[in-house]
Amino acid sequence: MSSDASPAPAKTPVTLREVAASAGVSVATASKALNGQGRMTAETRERIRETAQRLGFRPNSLAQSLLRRRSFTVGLLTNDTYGRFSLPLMSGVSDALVDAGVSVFLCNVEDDMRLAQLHVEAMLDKRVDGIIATGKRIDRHLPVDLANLRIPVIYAFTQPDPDAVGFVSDDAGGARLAVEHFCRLGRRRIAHVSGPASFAVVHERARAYREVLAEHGLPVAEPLLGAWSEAWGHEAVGKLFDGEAGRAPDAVFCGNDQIARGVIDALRERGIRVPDDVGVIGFDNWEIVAEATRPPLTSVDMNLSALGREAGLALLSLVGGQAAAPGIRKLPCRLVVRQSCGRPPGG
Amino acid sequence: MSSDASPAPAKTPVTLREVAASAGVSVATASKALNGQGRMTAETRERIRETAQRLGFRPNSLAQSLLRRRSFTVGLLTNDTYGRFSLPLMSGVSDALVDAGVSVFLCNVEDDMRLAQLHVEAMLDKRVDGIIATGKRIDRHLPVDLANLRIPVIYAFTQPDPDAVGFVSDDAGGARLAVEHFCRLGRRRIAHVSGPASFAVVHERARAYREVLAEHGLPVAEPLLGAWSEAWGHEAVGKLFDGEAGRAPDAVFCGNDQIARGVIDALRERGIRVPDDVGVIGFDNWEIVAEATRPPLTSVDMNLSALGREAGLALLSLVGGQAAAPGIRKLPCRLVVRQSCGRPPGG
DNA sequence: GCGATTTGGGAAAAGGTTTTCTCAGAGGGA
DNA sequence: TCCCTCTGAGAAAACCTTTTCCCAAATCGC
Repeated sequence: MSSDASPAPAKTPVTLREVAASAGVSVATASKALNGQGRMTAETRERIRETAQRLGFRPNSLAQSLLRRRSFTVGLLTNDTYGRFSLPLMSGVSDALVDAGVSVFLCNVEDDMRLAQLHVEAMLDKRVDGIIATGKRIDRHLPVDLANLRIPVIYAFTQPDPDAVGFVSDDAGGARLAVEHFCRLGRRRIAHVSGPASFAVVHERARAYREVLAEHGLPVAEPLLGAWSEAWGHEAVGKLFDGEAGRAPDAVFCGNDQIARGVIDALRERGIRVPDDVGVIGFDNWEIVAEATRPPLTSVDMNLSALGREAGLALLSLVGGQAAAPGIRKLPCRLVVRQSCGRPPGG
Repeated sequence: MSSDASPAPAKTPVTLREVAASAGVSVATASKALNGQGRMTAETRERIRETAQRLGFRPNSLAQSLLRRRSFTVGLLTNDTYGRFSLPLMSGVSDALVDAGVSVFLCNVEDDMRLAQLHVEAMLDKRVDGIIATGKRIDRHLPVDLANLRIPVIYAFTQPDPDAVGFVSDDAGGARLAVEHFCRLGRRRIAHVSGPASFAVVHERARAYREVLAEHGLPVAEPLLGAWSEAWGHEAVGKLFDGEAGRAPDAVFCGNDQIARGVIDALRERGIRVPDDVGVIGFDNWEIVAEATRPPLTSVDMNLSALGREAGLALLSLVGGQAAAPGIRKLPCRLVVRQSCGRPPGG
């Protein structure tokens, strides 16, 4: 390692001017040498490179940005304070961008218009190259208008403006994965317990649920809508299993992992075995919940980290001047199989 | 593909030069007018202000930063991918800084040295005014050395370098709050179930637990150390309650909310009532868990959001040139009382 | 009425880098 | 010898704002 050449912790960073002086050339030549531009003898270039290395020169991004009109920063707006959805997404975005030298400003705007406006203006003042807007609900807007911003905007996991590019998870596809998995395992009476009717995804998943059942000629029970909570999962089990025994479901597809957790606990309390008597699948693949249920919960993963990556790359390409067709792109979910839905009849 | 999209409205922002031209003054005068500097007639100043307003002028932060050697940005390094601790902390930091016009670069470094180094260099190149380092464990270093960075560094919820300023939660104080609460409620046989011995906080809380019991002349049982999981809470109940009935605890102080959740569930399965027979207190006040237990869980809150605020303000003052004594500052926890520990005998 | 001070405002440098333009000298062809 | 081209490198403008210095006009004291 070359850390023995590490420069003294100089008070001020070393500038190109100092490198040039030390190498006995002009700043113009130094700049061109380090950027591989211009024409000069190979030895001159090498000498300048070595000098820069020895002095620990790093170009001042601020100066570069000012000149290039490109700051290599983007803003990430979110209103997901709790962050269950935001964090994997943010880390996906960050991963996609860090290799391009782009840094991410984190802007937590809650649901506060003033705060959102403040952050957006700070971003614009700092000349971010673009903005990624993300939220905790696919079907809600952030409390700020990003439509006429003169910089590219990508929406991820939140409702995009018309004419903008948005990435969301394919919730219907995710629901299909779950229900088809049950069908493959030979389950016949598949129930669906989900969240509040005010959420768009609830209807999207319910529709897919009905479609798959219809495709397989299985009876469709009306989905039970309630809250995104364990308590509702508990309660729903009462509604599902308090009728005559023959009509009780042998599988429950839940709208999120908390509901699934409530369902599994309630089933156990009733002496109903999971997965032997009833299979359960959740949604979100919130690992800390899914792995704590007994048995561990099979769940649909929305691949939010990948979604973040895609959003990041899309923004990068927009910033680079590529055009992109507006509209919503749905990214596939995946089913993470654990032990709450059993094995196929033959297996 | 390039026909149907509009990536760049390409309206360039209006510059001070344009404002000055439009107002019929020099850029110097315009700058001074807008910043309240210099001397000029009130009328001139007002005219320039109006012109700027009308044109929607916003100063270019990049140019300002270059000149002032102050970028009004800070970097936030974290290795807490999952973010249960990071997010409240981050949002506290962000809140403290946004009003000062300071934006926060989010750097998720996992436990990857290369990634951490990459992010730190990107921050330095972008001339951040300072760095806040945070992690998922108080007793671990981030995978990067921030000691000789020529910019201020504040550590929050992670192990600081010597001679640096660090903020952590007062875990011993938090444990005291819990155990003293039990004492006040008249509980006499208070057990402690906590996480792995490899965590420093486990010992810190256990010490406080012992101290408080001793102060109250109550019997001290050896803390049960295991994992940070529900499953361990379950298991621990077996160890605690399988002995002779008279010696079973009437209160359990748990090292985190997941353990507490496991404890509460296991107690219910045994027919032991919470809080009537046994009180339970958790740690972390992870609301989504604490509110889902039956009954809802009383828990120690580490005030991470406040901790983030303090860290942000401390960094700001360091950046502003104030000196700060190195060392670790412990911020108090608070007890969030729900229903898992009952009411005082008389109440 | 004359020097001294205040007033209102401008010119220019600074901050660090990139890029275009310019230029001196070397070499080649006629 | 003269003209032309090529090579290697420097000067300077540009990006945008802030701040220091400076100057002309106006005002003041006597």
